Amino acid sequence: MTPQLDRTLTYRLHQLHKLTDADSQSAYPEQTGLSMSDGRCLTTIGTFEPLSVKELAEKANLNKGQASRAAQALADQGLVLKADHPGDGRGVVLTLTPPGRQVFQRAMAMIAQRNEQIFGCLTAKEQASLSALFDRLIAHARTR
Amino acid sequence: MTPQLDRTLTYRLHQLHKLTDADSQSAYPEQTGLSMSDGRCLTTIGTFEPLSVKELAEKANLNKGQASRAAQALADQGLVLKADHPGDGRGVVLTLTPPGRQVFQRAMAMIAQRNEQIFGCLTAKEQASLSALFDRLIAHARTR
DNA sequence: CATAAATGGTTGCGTGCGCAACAAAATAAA
DNA sequence: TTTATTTTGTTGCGCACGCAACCATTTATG
Repeated sequence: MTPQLDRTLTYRLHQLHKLTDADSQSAYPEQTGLSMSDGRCLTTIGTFEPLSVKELAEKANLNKGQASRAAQALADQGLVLKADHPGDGRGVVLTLTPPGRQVFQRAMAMIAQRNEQIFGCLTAKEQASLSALFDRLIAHARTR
Repeated sequence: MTPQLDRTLTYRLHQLHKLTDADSQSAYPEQTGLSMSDGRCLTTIGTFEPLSVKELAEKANLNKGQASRAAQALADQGLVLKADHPGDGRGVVLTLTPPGRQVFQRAMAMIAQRNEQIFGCLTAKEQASLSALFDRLIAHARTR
């Protein structure tokens, strides 16, 4: 039996993502001076540093080509330090520079604010259960 | 206070969407012969027909440029009928053709299957509560 | 040791997407 | 009626993204 399209969870997941992403697209440049993808890479590096390009790609949900370019762009702006990996001539080690850390703070504040704008309409309990569901869905999606 | 990035709901919403979208990108062509965006437009028309281009854009979460091109592509393939709106020389009326309806059936079966693959790891009760939360979040996001 | 396979990162290319300018038609205003 | 404004759909353009080919280095294999 096929459900109505607009009652499927996939349809509404897509819908919710589109709605929220569109706003983020403008919020990132306004608050941080970075594009959304560069901004997401910066916050990912700040959260998980030190990071390789490959790890950055995984954590920030993009392919390594994009991760490589974003890392380069952030390094060019002096926000990220791209150092040679000691002991592996191929690898790089990505960390935030002091200026990068400042932008990181602003970006995280913005994310917290957007998080509140989007999910603040739910009670704390509802947010917690949504959080738990997300974790399980992500873990499940990763295993395929 | 700024939460850890990977504990924010926005981060995980984005993550979940990316994970599921990547699979859909291949599932649509395989099961329906259509690109993901064309396929989504077809199912949207099938669900809500008759539809104008503008309504299609709203329901399928894309801009009107994209909606216009997708409608044209589907019409070229004989899956969608693009008729003049009676009484308004600008508007068009989008409906499925009989062949379009067949592809619609296959696409909806595929969507139901993907819905199960992704959300099947949750109990029926959990799915229902996630569903309710999505509805509220979408309604809230629309009002900004 | 030599050579093959695998890994990490960069770059080029095609495509999909959003935005904004545009044309056509309907509606409002004067 | 004429003109201005709004609405509907189409089209052009630039950018970001994903994919795949590629180079360099490391690890595995004969």
